[in-house]
Amino acid sequence: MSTAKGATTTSFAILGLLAIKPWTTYDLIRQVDRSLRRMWPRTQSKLYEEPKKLVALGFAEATEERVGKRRRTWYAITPAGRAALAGWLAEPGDGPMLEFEQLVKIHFADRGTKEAVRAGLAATLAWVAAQNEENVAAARAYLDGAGEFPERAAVNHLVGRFLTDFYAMVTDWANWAIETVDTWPDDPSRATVDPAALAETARRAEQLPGA
Amino acid sequence: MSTAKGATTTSFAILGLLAIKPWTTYDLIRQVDRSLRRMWPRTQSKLYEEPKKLVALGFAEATEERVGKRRRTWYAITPAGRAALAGWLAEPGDGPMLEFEQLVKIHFADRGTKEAVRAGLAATLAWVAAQNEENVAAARAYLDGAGEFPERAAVNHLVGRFLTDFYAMVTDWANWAIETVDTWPDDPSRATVDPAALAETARRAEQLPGA
DNA sequence: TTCTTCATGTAATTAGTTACATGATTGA
DNA sequence: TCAATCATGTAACTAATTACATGAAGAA
Repeated sequence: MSTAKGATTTSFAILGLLAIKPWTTYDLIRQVDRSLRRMWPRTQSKLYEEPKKLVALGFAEATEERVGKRRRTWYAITPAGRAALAGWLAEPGDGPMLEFEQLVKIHFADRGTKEAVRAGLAATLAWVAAQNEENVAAARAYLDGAGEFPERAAVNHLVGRFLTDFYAMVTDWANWAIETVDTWPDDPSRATVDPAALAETARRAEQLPGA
Repeated sequence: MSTAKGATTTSFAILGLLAIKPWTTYDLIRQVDRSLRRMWPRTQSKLYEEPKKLVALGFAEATEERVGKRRRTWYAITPAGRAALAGWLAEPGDGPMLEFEQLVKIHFADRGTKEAVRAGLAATLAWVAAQNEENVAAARAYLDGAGEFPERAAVNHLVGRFLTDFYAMVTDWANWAIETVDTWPDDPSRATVDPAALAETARRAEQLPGA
């Protein structure tokens, strides 16, 4: 879902950061790593390209600086860029898209071993722990009034709550799944479903919109 | 995270389906739409390509059929394919990767209008409703003993529970966010964060692994 | 002065998407 | 017999990733 020709969601994500303040490409990338990565993951080299596109579209201005022999590029938003950003923000965005390799493996777990499923779920818990470290640090900082961009605390909190709840949900699910798998026979293809657990899942689904 | 050269997660996802039974490309795509799409979304044309790659790798066999003037291709897994699948299943997979455009917009909501945030959150609730329709239908079918591939009910249930809990989490979050935004002044850039709500988020994060 | 880490990028490659095209089947 | 929908694919294009390269600054 994009608006101006050539500007993708990734472009607008970068543009949004430029609306906060000017950045060098390197710092822009570090900032993406601290914030946007959780909801819009992109690799470094992509992030070197996007600002150039913003300049080509007239949404940003580049300023070159010299640091010894090397150049450093600063990017700043233009008035046209602010207008484009506002336009993009006015349209609703796409819903969450999930890509979860471990869940794909679990989906086919009947062709593998029970031990592999357990290990995969343990890896998922470790993944949450890694993500949550930064999450907790950010939350503590804001509580101490030391969060970055304090004027943006309200919007950041909406995002932070989403991520926290997501990590909590993944944790609860993984723990439940480990317990469930522990009741399986050694050969996962012989596992049967617990009717009570299945009914509970159905009950939860029935309470949501779309039921 | 891939094993055999050239085989990606997408390849193994398709291979996993072939391990259940042989499929024509068209039915394979419909099956992806019913199941894998939720955790590994890929477009149709990609799904026409992947089975060919599996054949090239020796993991699948193709059989051509004629339907009038057109050809129809059936794909079936080979013993080498089963071995490769088992190998892939034995390694832990990547953690969940989330791509959520609407959340990016909310992250920059201080540059837009309060009304836009509300509309975006409403769109998110509508998204859940759409996803959950199929979800509920599948859950009901399994409860009636009419789910597809009943021998796979146990693994399917692990996945179904994850998705259901995810939809529930998104719903709860969106409703909370709507309430929160309703307390904002008209200009989102003037919104301040509720300390009690922030403390609650921190409390939740502190209870997770990684805290 | 050498090593390491920070900083700054480009090139080559691959994965994935959008758009297009057309035959078969079924029901009005 | 016409239109709509189901079925089957390819080609052109774009977005994104992996791998590489190297200068600057500070520490040992």
